[in-house]
Amino acid sequence: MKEQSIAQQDPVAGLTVFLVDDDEAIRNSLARALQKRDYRVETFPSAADFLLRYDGETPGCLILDYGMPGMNGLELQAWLARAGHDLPIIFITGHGGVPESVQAIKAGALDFLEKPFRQSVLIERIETAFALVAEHHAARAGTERLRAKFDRLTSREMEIVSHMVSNPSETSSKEVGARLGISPRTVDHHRARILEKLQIRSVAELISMAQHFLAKG
Amino acid sequence: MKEQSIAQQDPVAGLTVFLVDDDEAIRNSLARALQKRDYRVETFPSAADFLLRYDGETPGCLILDYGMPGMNGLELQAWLARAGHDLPIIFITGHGGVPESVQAIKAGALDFLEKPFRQSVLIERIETAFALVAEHHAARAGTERLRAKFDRLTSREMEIVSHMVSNPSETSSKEVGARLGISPRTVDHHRARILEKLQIRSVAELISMAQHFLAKG
DNA sequence: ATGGATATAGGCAGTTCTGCCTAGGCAACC
DNA sequence: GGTTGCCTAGGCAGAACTGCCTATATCCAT
Repeated sequence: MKEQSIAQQDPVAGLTVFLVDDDEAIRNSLARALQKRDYRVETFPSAADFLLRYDGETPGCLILDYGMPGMNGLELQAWLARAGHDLPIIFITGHGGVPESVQAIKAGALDFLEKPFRQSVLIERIETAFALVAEHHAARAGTERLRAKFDRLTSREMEIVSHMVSNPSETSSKEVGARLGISPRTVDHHRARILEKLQIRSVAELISMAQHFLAKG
Repeated sequence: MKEQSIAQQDPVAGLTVFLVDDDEAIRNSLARALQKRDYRVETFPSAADFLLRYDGETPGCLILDYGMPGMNGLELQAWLARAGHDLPIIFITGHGGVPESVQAIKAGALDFLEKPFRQSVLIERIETAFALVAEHHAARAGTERLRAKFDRLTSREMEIVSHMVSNPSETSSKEVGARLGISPRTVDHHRARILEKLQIRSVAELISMAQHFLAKG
């Protein structure tokens, strides 16, 4: 059990390096070099090809050639960002200049390496990327657990939660009831259901949970 | 009153452009161009000179030559970051390359412009920087107001707040008292003082405030 | 149409909170 | 030596919360 969870967290074993470059020689040599170090590698000759074949789920990082015919690296980066994907991107480039690198980093790329680069640097960035993915995954998992609980609330219950979070000075049944035009007794009932569904014991904990949830989700 | 506050928020009127470049010709021409557009400009021939003369307070942005003899731009950036200063930095460079620009942006620089650049681009980045400063200033002011309130709490009161925030499921006087080894009645007394000093009316609001405060401050 | 989920609302008893009062012990400061 | 501030703690009354019960109305799905 413990060993299995370690194995799943091992970046080399669990995550994939997606390599997008229009230069077949580079694809092959880089892929071989990474596979020799036990990385799982998938290669793509173009951004369009990556978009076609990437399932949007598999965790990993993207090694992306900046200057490719058709959709270039920056466009693919923007596309992935809009789609809400969470693949750290390491740009590699033959002819990219300062403005391109600046734009890429500003848009969230992890690094921007000029060819030729030392493999040790790339490996290092891949490890950084995988650590990032692990972090995001953990954070995401926490948020998802929260969302699952809040999803079990009815709309009326959510309304009451919203009111309490945005008006924490008016959390008594009397005040909430007045605001929603219902009896304080009914608010009592809803509050009890809310605490029960969220598996908590106090309004203080509700505020705490809801703020964490709203801040992220 | 209203006009004064607008005048203070006006970036051009209220904020300073700090220009650090070892090339006197560039210093003079850029400074003149910016002053013509009503920017307040201060020039420095070296990073060391800037550190000597900058008071650490005046809000504004830093236009920083990357490649200077002595302390270079990147080092000055790191120095300011360590000192906790909040000056957005726009790098300008004659010979900087991709790795330098990447490192600068990663370290938080707003942009990295290669000489020669169009003045319109620089102006645009200055405006972005000033907008950032205004944002940070507003956020800082809010946090400071919070800190001022929390600073009025005694250590025992803070202890109770801390416990309630980190254990929001145990916020009743009975539970807090048991945890601190004091009478529930005394916790009542402290709680009342806390709410009074923070000018709030409920524990829910306390949790909300304290979380915002702890998240930032 | 019958059952299930939801929203509404009340009764009642026990618990907790809140605001008001008092009060002793202790440390710091003038 | 007195004042001030803090921590401690209790009494008391009214308000609010909590958990248990019942109950009606509505809407939706089988």
